[in-house]
Amino acid sequence: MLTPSETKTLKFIQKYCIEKGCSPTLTEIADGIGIKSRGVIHRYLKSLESKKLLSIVSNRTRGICLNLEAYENQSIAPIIPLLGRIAAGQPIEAIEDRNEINLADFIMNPDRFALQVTGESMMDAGILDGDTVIIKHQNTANNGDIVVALIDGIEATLKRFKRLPKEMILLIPENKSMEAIAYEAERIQIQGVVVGQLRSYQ
Amino acid sequence: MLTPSETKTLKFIQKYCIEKGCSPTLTEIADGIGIKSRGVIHRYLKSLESKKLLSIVSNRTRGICLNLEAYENQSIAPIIPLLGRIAAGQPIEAIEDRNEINLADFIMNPDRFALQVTGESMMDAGILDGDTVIIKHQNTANNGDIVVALIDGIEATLKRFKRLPKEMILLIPENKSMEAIAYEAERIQIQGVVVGQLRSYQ
DNA sequence: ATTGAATGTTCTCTTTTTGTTCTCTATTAT
DNA sequence: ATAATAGAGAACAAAAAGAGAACATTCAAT
Repeated sequence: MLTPSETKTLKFIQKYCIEKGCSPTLTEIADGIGIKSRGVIHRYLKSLESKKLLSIVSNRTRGICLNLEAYENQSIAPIIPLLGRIAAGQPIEAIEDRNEINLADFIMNPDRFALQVTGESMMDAGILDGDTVIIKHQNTANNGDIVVALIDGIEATLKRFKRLPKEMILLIPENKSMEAIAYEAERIQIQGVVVGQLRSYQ
Repeated sequence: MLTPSETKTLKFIQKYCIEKGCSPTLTEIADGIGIKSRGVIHRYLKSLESKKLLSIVSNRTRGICLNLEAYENQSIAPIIPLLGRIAAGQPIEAIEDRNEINLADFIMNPDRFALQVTGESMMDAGILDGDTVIIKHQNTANNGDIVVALIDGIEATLKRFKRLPKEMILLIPENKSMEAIAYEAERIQIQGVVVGQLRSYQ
């Protein structure tokens, strides 16, 4: 089990390796996690090495080799490091305020459930065939929400929601080749709104 | 049978372990459940240990080890119900095969990290500005993979990868208004491949 | 090849934090 | 009245965190 300092050290190294393409020096780690002594960092590294999370090539500058496979049984937290932003044509930009993303915060809540999407009707909103959407169970929606709507009690679809005058509701597919359809409000039952979306490329 | 205070203590420890990946100190527990004395917490821990709900490594900071049974009655695992496919023309309630989606399996793995995407270069692949992508750290890629590539050691970008003849590599943006660019292989360093993507609508 | 700076390594030392064991008080239920 | 539960807080030893000095090795520039 890792101490907070060890965790901090390990995450800094991981982040540094990604951004710079090589491992950091002790001084850089010290600066990065706010410590003034290289000796302290060296002690942390030795401890991490004894826990098989990395290996150290003796006396070699930047001689740290991460062993990320061993990280698996160390942490049960649904947390992965958030390294920064990536953009077309720009170096990875560091984010200061949030260094990790907690999946639990992201979508876990009692009133949430997941649905697997089939079809291309929300393609232009970046929701593709095969994606999973996280739905918050509720009966109302605001204009612009992507909702799971039940039409006439039998047909469930994923569409963008818009309330029209005269008790009408417009369900808008996000796909240029499809048409929005307006319904009388009493025919539409909101089952929930999309609060998250995820996709696996594996 | 647990007293209310013991229950409160145990739940705090469970939650802490899940979120932080290591067990809390006595002071942290005390703060967490609104008590000012570490001695009180220690007494609760001793009682919980005698009830086989956890074990304590003596004199070691963060030396609390939860028993597995203590986890079972507690559904804090990163699991949300997966109800089924949408757009299948069925009401949600009618879908029977209640599977579960475990976020840990989905994207949590040792060598993963997250990046926040800026820009529209992968828009047509359903990766939008502001999305988070999950990257598996590796140095190689297959044709068709979406990769984080470092160009000339300084410029990191997210592009689809294709190997060309004569040691050339093509990096393809998924955006109709942008052009693919070919580079000499030695200029490109693969930092990882995209294995997941997620988006929050909150 | 030589030299100087930077880096890794090993120490000792100090301070802070933590676990542990006490005693004391208050409240509640039997 | 007694026992069980709850809490505060003091005291102490051990662990952890950190600073910094000293030295050997490596690296990079001349």
